[in-house]
Amino acid sequence: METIPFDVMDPACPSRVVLQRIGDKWTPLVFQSLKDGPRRFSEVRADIGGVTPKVLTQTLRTLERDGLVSRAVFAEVPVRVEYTLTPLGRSLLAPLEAVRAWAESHAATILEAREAFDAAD
Amino acid sequence: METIPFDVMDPACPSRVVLQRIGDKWTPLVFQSLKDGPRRFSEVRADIGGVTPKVLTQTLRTLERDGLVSRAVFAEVPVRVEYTLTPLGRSLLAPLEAVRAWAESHAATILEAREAFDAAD
DNA sequence: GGGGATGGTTTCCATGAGGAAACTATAGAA
DNA sequence: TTCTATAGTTTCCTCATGGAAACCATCCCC
Repeated sequence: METIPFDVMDPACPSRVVLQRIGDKWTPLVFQSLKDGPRRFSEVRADIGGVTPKVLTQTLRTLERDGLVSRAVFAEVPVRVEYTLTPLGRSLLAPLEAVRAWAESHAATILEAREAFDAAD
Repeated sequence: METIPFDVMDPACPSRVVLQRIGDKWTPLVFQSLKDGPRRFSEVRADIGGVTPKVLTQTLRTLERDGLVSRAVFAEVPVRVEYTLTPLGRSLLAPLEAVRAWAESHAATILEAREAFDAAD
């Protein structure tokens, strides 16, 4: 077993860029939408409340460029475009799912902590 | 077991805000720095390459407000300030660690995918 | 009273991420 | 030829994030 020559604590390390991509505003939600299989653009858009088409396209293109999502165009009428997690993308599913689950299950506690903090002088 | 009334796919749900806080630029790195125990401001700053004091303060304050980190001031000379993960914060450690480990171990693959994507017309 | 150490704060600024709204492309159906 | 549907693109704009640099507060020591 070699050690991995990547370290997120190093500002020059590419893994830090990768980490930030993972944590961007829409990526975890796209993964959540695609977790059960291929999904069309308009379906992903509907799954994720509040995302505009421009930003969704940007997000999907970036994920495609990074090899996490694949894009398939079907020459039907009207055209059908399916987005699917690649094997690499699926390997990220479990970590992201853990973070998402944590956020949902602890959101209430955090809201309470904020109120307590803001109430204190 | 009740179902959790929070859903990151709902744009009005507070859990989405929580998810985005977790995924912000410096939060995962602060967690990485604090994972083994209390740490001073200057130590955290040194651990995380490239963070400015202003931004580090902002990040730590936010984490403190959210109940994830506690701040202890010791009236020594010079003053000593220690930041520690709270139990709530420690419960987030495993999910964040999984994401960080994924980023480090797959960074090389992603860089390759990008080159391949950019090389294609 | 000057210096050094820690832990910040303050000001100012540039960049870019993201959003709103309108528009485009394709192609069959009516 | 107009309509519909999907899947975007384009333009413009705003706002927040983050960074650089300088400054501040405390307290002891010399």
